[in-house]
Amino acid sequence: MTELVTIKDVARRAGVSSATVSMVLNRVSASRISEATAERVRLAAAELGYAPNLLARGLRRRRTDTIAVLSDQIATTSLAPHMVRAIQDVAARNGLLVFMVNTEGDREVERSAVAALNQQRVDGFVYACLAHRVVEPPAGTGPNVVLLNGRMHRLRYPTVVPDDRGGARAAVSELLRHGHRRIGFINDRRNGLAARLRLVGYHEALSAFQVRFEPERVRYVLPGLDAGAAAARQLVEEAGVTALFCFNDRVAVGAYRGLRQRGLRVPGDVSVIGFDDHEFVADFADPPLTTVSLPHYAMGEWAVSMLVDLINGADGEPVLQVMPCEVVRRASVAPPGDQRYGLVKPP
Amino acid sequence: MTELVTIKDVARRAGVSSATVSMVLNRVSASRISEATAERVRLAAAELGYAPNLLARGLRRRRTDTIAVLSDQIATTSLAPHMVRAIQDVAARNGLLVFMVNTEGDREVERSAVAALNQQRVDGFVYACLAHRVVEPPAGTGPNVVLLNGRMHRLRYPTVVPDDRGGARAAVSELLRHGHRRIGFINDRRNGLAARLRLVGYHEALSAFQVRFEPERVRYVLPGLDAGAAAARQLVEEAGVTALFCFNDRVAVGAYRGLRQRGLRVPGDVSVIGFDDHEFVADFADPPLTTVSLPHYAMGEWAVSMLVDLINGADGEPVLQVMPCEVVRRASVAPPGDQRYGLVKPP
DNA sequence: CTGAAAGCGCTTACAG
DNA sequence: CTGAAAGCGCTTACAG
Repeated sequence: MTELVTIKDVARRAGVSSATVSMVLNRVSASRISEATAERVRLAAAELGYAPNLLARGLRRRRTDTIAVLSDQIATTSLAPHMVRAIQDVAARNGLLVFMVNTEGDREVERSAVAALNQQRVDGFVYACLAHRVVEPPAGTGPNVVLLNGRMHRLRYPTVVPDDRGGARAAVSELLRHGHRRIGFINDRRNGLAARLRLVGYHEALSAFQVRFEPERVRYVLPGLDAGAAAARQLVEEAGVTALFCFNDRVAVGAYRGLRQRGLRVPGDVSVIGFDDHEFVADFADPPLTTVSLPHYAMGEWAVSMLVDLINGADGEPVLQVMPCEVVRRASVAPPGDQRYGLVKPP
Repeated sequence: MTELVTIKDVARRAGVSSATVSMVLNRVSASRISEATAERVRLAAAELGYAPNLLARGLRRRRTDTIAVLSDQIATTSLAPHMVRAIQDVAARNGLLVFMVNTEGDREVERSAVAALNQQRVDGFVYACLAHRVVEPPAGTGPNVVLLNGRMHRLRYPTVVPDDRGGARAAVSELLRHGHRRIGFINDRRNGLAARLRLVGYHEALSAFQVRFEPERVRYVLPGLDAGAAAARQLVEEAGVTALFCFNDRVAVGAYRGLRQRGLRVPGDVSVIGFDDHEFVADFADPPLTTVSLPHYAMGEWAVSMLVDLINGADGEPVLQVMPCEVVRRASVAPPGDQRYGLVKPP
């Protein structure tokens, strides 16, 4: 780095004090500086290629125009790239630089990250989770915090989460509208927030169509390929379902596999809907998987916008923003026993 | 944020000067401070929960213990999560905080990001690319730069890239060892660094086994599902290949599809190898795809370690580190016409 | 062994 | 309309 030019250099060249330079460059309108002087200052600054030292400014202003994203793992998995992208976009648009730290959910790592970030005087925190769940953000963050894809037991910060319940309701309704009545649900046995909410959505859709809820049609698994395959086989054989709503796209791909092992075709024999709209999973499935998209971009956008508002002094009323989850229609849903699909994949 | 405690508060409570506090807390051994005084200072600091303001320290020390990761898109795609994780891990281990900015490859965005990061006085830059390619990092970064998964035309900074050539050679050798001699290669038609290097590896493997290179066995496509499917069909029908080496795992999944459309089974009729070891693509493929892994974690680790060395004054000799790419064996390779596989997926 | 002073590079009242 | 001064919170020679 060549020797950096400071505000003093600019002042000297423009023949004014550094206070004046600061004021014109920061457009402090309260101080009526003559246009001639201002012009001289701007010229000098441009000629010298002056750029203020943000450490000094931050030290003085007590505001750094930086934010921290604390996440359990979102930046290190393939699941939520759009969340990260949205955060970056909105931050850039607001002139904010972002510190990103992954804690892998470790409380101790979290604690020390918060300490370090505070010492850097970040203006605020986004606390982001990979999976929609109940969280307890670490202490010591100060008031400028927004929660992304996680919510506290008792709301304390502005929070944005996906509408898992509505998404599930939409997915199951999609199946019902195609004529299915015996609809299986392969849910997450860890029974987190997402699992519980999606179960509610499943219930709601059924009752809207006046279909009785049959407990044997829901199975709880540790989401994965093999578990999905096994659950799909059981639901078809033991509960006679004609359609499957799956906790996520990976389980759905597992279901595909289980069904194929039984010589059953998707969607000719059994329809399948997933959740997540997981890139390269849902769209790469064969047939391409109808699923429910998680509004990662919209959530990330909302979170940072809200944080910017907080930083700018908005009152931190702990609103809860629930972002809609939409059905993405591809090719894994058809009416039950639809013969048109009998020929798609010759046995 | 409650009123923050400064070094003066600690000094007052310990009955010493702030210089003394600074020295004991920073373990400046040159200054022989009595153990009694030091103990008093440490106690006072602990009691007050003192944590130095890093902006002030950075301003004074001209070193901030922060680094910047400038990437075209690595943090916003699902392709290289391990790269990000490695960066975070090594940074944390070295007490560094990391600014992450995605430029989407836009030169103007890059330029202004570098400016902002310089104003924040970051200690160094990692310039990271999603795909191994030739790059020209932006000017103005200063000397502490390392290149990750991209290399300059004429090496100027320490650089780490994957051994695409060796990876391709290993993949094709794997096929050759299984007895294949007519091996197709579906390459990337954009003909970037990776494509060219993998073609060399393909050549080398063939000649090591004394198999003639037949131009008609390599096809150039825009990597994607449909293109992969079409190329696979053509290579099988027109060039009679019994095995396919694919530019990436997504192309390989496309190839699966093309082969299936022709009633051909993997690996019973045709063996397939991909590249990337793309999570949820290679392992979720049916059958699970044998592929070549990209050493994302190792590359990220190397890059930040090297950057730390540079920051600590190592000479910035522009070494080029080539990280090995290994074959990940799954279930898509078998000897040509292997009948044991005839029954795996009944037609 | 420890303190007083200067200085990192800004911004912000305060004068005039 | 503009400058001199103080101060943000540290660290680093320099004295003694």
